Amino acid sequence: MPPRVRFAPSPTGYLHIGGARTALFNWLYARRHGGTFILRIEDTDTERSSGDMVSGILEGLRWLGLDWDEGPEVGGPHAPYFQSGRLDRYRAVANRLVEEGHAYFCYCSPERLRRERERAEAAGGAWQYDRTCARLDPARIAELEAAGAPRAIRCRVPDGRVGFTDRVRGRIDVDGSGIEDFVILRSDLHPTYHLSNVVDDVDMAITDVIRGDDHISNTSKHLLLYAALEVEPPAFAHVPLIFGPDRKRLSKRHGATSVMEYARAGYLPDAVVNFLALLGWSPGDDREILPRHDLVAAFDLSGISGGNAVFSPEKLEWMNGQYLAQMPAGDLAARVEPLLRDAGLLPEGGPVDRALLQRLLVLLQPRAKRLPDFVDQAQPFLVDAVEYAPEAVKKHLSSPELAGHVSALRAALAAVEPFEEAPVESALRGVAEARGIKAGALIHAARVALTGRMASPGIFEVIVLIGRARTATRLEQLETYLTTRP
RNA sequence: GUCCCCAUCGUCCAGAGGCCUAGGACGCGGCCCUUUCAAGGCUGAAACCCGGGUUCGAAUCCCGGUGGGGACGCCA
Repeated sequence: MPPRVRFAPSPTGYLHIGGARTALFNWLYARRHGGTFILRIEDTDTERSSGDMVSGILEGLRWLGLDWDEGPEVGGPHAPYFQSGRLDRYRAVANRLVEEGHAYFCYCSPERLRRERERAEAAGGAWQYDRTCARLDPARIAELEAAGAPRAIRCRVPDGRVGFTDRVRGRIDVDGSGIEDFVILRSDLHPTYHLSNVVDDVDMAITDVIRGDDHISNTSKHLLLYAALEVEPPAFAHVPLIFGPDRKRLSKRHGATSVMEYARAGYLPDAVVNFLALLGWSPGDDREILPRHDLVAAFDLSGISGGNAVFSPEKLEWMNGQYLAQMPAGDLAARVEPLLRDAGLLPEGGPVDRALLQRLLVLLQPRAKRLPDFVDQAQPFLVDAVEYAPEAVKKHLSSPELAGHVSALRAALAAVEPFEEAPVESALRGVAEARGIKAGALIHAARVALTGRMASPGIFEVIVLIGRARTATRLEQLETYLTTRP
């Protein structure tokens, strides 16, 4: 039977790197096995959930290219995929569990519980619910009910051990004594995560739960619920957490923790996906660059490693550079053009010489790590006049005879035919030789004249791309600069 | 504190008893290429947490310690 997996975020924050990786693993698993990837929004915490967060999460998933087969906006046989739309169902299940004796009403005041907890914490330990309400006699219950006392519903945790075989961890067992009688339905009739999560996983016929390590200890509670509901639990796979470079758990406190921030910073979705897949998972061999389809083909739960992983911005950057370098010029142009427009480097609304733009981007390609790098490096090619960087002036324009050399170069270039790299190169080298200077000196001066910078693509490519006319103009501008400077 | 998980270069991974004088990648250093900066090629430094077992043999298995992490909510 094809697997059904889900990513079930709560919309209390943006889609961050950790959540994205969990979603990715689920997606890869579904795609690898021809299964179904379901997106379910766990918005039972009305205080902290928001519609903005929902759209932020959808946006992040879409950007990453993690398409869901069932869920918000696409629907499906188990709609709605928002828990806030399924409250009646959870209430019914909670009541059924009470009727069957697997759960009971709890009238304890939250204040009292909080005090107990604080006291225990002060004493250096943890507090477990003392089962006061599990022992209430029927008369007292009737009394409380008659008074309309608010009540929550708690799961009655049985004695004995609960355990499961995690698909990445192996066997995990805990003793029921370590699990308190947890709340499954709050007094405001909203379910807690444990209940809604299990009910939905059952209703939606989830076969494999792939989620963060932080849910391991919840799993025993969930198992108790599956048992009470008399349904076979899904298989579980708990994946390690991701930490920031500071070794702290990923959170909003880390700068670029939202995937959309990476989108804005000029990272490619494929690169981010590839990078994320390799955080805590390995194809088993030495491959590093695995495009989406390779990832799908290679993905296997057994390749997930045990320890937590530290996020490496440097490696992401490297990987992005790899993807940028491999990108076809047309695709690249489509992505960079809007950025160039935003930067005011392309004519307002005007047409663009596509071929020229692509030639330029190809030149810049091996030097780029992120999309904005193209904008920065394309700048000299798209403006009317360049500004000389102070260090470039200092380093390459100090020779007093330079104006004459540049003038000679300009004259030579005017006669070059055809205006292509090889002829341009021999023209420049010819001038250098004739004037008894190193070609390098002339090249550096030309680079400053044409780009204003210390670094650029190969100078002959630059000259040709900038064109005969503009090259002449810029060389002349340099001559003027050299002869008029103080 | 209790319970649970984890433990190989700075980082991410490979390694499923002999193939390991431990391999790859990022990052870092050097060299090459070269007009600069990248890219690329070559190359170097860099790790099996500690202690006991088991075994002819342990990075790999077991136990203990230490360290790190997670969970202990009417949050998810």
